[in-house]
Amino acid sequence: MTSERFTEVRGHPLFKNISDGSFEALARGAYVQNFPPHTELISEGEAADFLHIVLSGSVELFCSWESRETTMATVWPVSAFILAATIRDRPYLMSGRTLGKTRIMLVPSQDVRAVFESDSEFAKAIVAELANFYRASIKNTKNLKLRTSKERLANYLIKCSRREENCLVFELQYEKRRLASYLGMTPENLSRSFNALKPFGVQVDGQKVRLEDLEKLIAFAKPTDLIDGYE
Amino acid sequence: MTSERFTEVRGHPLFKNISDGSFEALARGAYVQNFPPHTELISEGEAADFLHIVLSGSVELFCSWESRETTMATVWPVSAFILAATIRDRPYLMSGRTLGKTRIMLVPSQDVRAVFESDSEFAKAIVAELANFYRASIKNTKNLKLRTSKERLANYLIKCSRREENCLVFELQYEKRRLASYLGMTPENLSRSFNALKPFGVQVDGQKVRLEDLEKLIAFAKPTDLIDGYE
DNA sequence: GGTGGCTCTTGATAAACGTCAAGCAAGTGA
DNA sequence: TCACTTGCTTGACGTTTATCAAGAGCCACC
Repeated sequence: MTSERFTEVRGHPLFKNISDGSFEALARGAYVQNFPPHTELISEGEAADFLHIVLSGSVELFCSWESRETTMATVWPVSAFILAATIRDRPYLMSGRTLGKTRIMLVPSQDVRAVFESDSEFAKAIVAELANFYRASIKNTKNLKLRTSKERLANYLIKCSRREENCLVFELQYEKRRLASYLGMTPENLSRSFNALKPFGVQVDGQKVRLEDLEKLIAFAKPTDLIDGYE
Repeated sequence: MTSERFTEVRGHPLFKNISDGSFEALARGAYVQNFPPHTELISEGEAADFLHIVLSGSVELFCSWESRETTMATVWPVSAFILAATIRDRPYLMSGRTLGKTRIMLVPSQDVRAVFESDSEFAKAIVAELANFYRASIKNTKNLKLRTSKERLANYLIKCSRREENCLVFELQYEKRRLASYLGMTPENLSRSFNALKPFGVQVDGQKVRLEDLEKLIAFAKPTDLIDGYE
């Protein structure tokens, strides 16, 4: 029975409240594929033929222009990406590549748009998802325009700590060069920024980070929910 | 008859396809207000009590952090702003102030959410609107992260020209200091950037801009729909 | 017809950030 | 085990951008 396929995504906000019929309509044309590390899944400018959902592994969304490249986001399970392009039937604005070995569920865009038309619960879920994405993007812009690179790094580290219940020791989730690009700086500058945060109790060894004086770091970084809060 | 009120917004994408009943439900609690120039309409962090729609004049959306401030966007008639906060019932992420004398239609957020629940055409229109906002925000991030300030200015000027059917003479729509902030630089740097674009045929006198060699400017700016296109 | 306030511009200087080059450490595979 | 690769770091240097200060032009308002 088809409705028992893809149970791992059934709990995702996009699908939680939709009817079994709608879910099956989406599942019918969908399939799961395994990708090796560093595989480019989509390229900016292409037509948005499939909605992508990361089941395991992770995907880096990045953009290029004139031989420059920047990391826009990293997508972890279970999350959909390029929803906006899919629903509007527009070309991708970002490219995506796998980081590690990654399982992706691919749902044909026309099916997504069809169910979106017929199932108002699905439409509502998409509104919530898009509004969250939009707000996250606005926060990202604020972060970029209002803060220096040191401040962005400091706030990023605090965010990492918050995510793990204020744990003061944690591992960076991906390579420093990618982190640098995500934060809008060069790897060299990230390295120097880590050094510049030593007076605020930031200790780095490889991927491992220790925040020895969170108070002091917060006093420097001045995080706010209006930039650093989760949506 | 209430449905004859607010006819000026009936053609807006958000309301074009909704039922008369839905429109009246929105119109019932809505009202129009006139604001003088430089009036702060909303402040970031506040609860999103009303959906705002600019009927005439214009509104600057801006953000602040630690005594720094940056312009995020300018809203022209007829457009809604802070839709995402309204629909998600979250605090505003941006502040808004009138530029000139401005007429605003205010729709109680709870009414927007109620009609959103009951009218699937309205929900669909909101999806389209949010997806466009999101994609515009992604483009803005790409612009900021991938380009220098000179390149951003050059592409902005080309965009202005495009908007007026490739007219080579046009007026800047708002003060240079606001433009500078929007483009992510200081007024001083904007002034110098204009000078730096002289070799590409950019002539500025007050608010008036002349592009004397569009080819050359385009060759420098390298615009692309994936950053500079309208949604 | 000033006078104050504002924006814009320009110059000098400083800070932030990027680029280039070299070297180190860890991991990989023959 | 030994190259070989890859990512990270550091130093030197250059570019980009911000800051501070001063002055010019413009407009509104007495």
